[in-house]
Amino acid sequence: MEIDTLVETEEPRIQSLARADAILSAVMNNREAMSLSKLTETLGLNKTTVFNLAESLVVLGFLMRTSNPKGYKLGLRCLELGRHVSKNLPILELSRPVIRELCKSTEETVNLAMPYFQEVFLVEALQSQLGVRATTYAGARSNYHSSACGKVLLAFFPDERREWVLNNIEFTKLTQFTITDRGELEQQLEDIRVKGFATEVQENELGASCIAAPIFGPFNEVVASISVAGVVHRMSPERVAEISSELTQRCARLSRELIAK
Amino acid sequence: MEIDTLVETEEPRIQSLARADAILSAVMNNREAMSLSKLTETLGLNKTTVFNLAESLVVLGFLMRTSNPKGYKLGLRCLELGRHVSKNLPILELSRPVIRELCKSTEETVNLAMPYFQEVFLVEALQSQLGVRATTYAGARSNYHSSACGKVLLAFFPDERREWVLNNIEFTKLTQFTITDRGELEQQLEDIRVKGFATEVQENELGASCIAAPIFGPFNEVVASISVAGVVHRMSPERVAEISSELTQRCARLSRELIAK
DNA sequence: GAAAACTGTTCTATAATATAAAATCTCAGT
DNA sequence: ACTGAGATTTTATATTATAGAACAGTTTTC
Repeated sequence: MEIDTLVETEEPRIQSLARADAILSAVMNNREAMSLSKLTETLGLNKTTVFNLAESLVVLGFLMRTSNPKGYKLGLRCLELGRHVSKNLPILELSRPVIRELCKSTEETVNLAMPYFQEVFLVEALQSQLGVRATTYAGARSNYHSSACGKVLLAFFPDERREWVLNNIEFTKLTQFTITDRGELEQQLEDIRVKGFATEVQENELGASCIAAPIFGPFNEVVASISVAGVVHRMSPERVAEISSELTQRCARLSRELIAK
Repeated sequence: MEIDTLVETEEPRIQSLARADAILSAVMNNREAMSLSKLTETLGLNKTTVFNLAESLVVLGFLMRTSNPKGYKLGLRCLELGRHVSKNLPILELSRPVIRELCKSTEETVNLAMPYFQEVFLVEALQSQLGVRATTYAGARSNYHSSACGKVLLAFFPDERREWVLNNIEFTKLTQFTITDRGELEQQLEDIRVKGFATEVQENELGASCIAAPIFGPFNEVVASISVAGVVHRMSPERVAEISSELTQRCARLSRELIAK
């Protein structure tokens, strides 16, 4: 079962779905439960419109109502759907043990990332047990241009798709080291294709450094990438060589397993 | 932040949301990716309607298109939302270590359940390592009348809510031991309130037996229940006494922690 | 290898739905 | 008890979702 790589960013055909999704995002991005009036203000829509949509989402289980403070938060239907996805993503099931081993052998934080429109989605994240460590969250998103995971994906995308991403992302400057020039990034991608893995040094966050390798699916297209993320001073050239070697080998094996499915 | 216990089963106000949700359910309930025509047939809606809704869901990330076989499957947006819920449900975070300990000490399968409309939602499930074991899945649903988890929840609901559930569930007969009489169930609930825990012997599945205790939230309302599920022949009266004692103690402590939040 | 049958996609008119304004209700704070 | 902010309900309308028909693209059948 191949997943289509064609990515589009049209507006959804059904307006109310787009709006319902915006409500879910707004609720998600608020630590506290969100009141109707705050939702309305955030979305810039009519009060009744938001009310009707939110109530529907409650009935369907996507939202829950809280009463102290009075408002909405995400509901169990989200969990139900999410659990189903994680159970039915072959890559996830296959790579979980690999991630665990990598985390153990390197003692660093390990992430599994997948393409998600113009961003990179961290499907899984296993934290290093060291006191000083890179901190990432499963379910979070990252940038194509500033993360090792993103750069490997980009490097191994078919040309058309890479083109699309490069045309659609913003080169946000996160640190003084972030690549903000498309040409420069494209040069790096070339290098990544040759080496077979990507690195990132303080481009996403000061103090953090990252190595990532690609995983290929049954049609020889990149479907995901795994990264090892550590503190910059622990990442000597020798250590990078060590880690990248282990990482690329493990990812290559994962690719083979995935293709065999 | 209290979660409202008022449950309603009106139709969603926004039709297209209800339909989109039905699409997600249909896709979820199909092992293979689902084609448009099959979706259309399953839902009994117009082809174009389903197409527009499904395409919108793709744009939003709730669905992905697959091309071999051609169809739809659940997308990463579901994972994103689900991950957020699991990270922000205090009960889940608090009970995870408890579940692990229970699984270790009893060597049986342990579940965390929460109310979900007229069903019980298994938020978390940790499998026993024994060869013969009860098998449950996180993300699955269970029945109020046939599971220990469901029965404890029901027993400790406020009257109005219990009434609502009892009026709205179907007493499906799953095995010859399933309680299908409302009066009989209500009597058992009385007993469960006195004992502080519920048991279930082959009522859900032949060969399986289960013990469950309630967890109370900050407003002294049941918010969840934990169950220990084993093979029926391992569940001697002495063992049930042992397990129920440990279980109720741990759940009581969880309740206290939850109230303190 | 041509035709047929099926599935997916686009177009368009219309009916039906989602929308927004105003009115009403609820409740917390004074 | 009064006030005011927020949450619902009601209602008319405009907009949107809908479904039918026509088209395109694949796969199957003969």
